[in-house]
Amino acid sequence: MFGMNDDAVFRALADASRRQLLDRLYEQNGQTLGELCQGLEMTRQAVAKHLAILQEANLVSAQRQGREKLHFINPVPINHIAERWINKFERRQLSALSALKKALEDDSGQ
Amino acid sequence: MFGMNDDAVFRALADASRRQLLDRLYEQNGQTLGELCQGLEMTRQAVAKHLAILQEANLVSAQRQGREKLHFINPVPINHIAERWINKFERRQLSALSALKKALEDDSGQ
DNA sequence: TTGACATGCAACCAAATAGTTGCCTATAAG
DNA sequence: CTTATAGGCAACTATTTGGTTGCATGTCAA
Repeated sequence: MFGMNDDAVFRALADASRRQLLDRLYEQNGQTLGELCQGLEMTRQAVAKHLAILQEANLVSAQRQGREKLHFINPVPINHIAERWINKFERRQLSALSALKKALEDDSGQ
Repeated sequence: MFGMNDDAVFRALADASRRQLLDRLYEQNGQTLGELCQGLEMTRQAVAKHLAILQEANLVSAQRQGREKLHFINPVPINHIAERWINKFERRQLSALSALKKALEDDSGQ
């Protein structure tokens, strides 16, 4: 459908710096490369490479505006692997979880 | 608490062979190294290394039984990153998701 | 137009990764 | 006891990865 390459997404998420960049974009979307560099102990070029990898995985999209480049987070691929892959392993726990919830509600009178 | 090292989990999940091993253990838990090797185009040693990485990330536990070693999947770390990390990015989508679906239905393509 | 600023591009480097081969150890079976 | 089977360990290799430096390009502002 889109660039739904699970492998690229998993590989992109494997690096702590890239997850941090996603966290930052989550806090404030649409940041420039320069802004995303601030406070990180990396060169601008390194950050640019990480952002390129995130873009290849479709986790980030960018658009140039004048001499700046704005970066936007795209949660769709994360949602996709959550649905197609992660939930599968959670399912086993879900039944236990709902039982627990119910037990807590019943017990505390909500 | 446990070996709740998010980074190790993400890195372990980054490799397609390791995800395949998890899939296989999900289908049938408690397999031996030899069983897990079958059908894979890798040496036994390579598979053993992957399993070691999965164990370091606490995604798999193993126990020796006679001359065999049984491997068991542990869904807790996956659940953990789903709760602490992935759901965060999904939350934003929840409201946008229905709108997106509708948009895709109306205007399929881009 | 000139300079400062934001980003792009390419070559290079060290370390990590994924895989191999070769050999050793331990257990089960004949 | 001997042999086949299941796995462990270590050295080595090629490729990928994460990062750097240096320089080029494009755009805004004075």
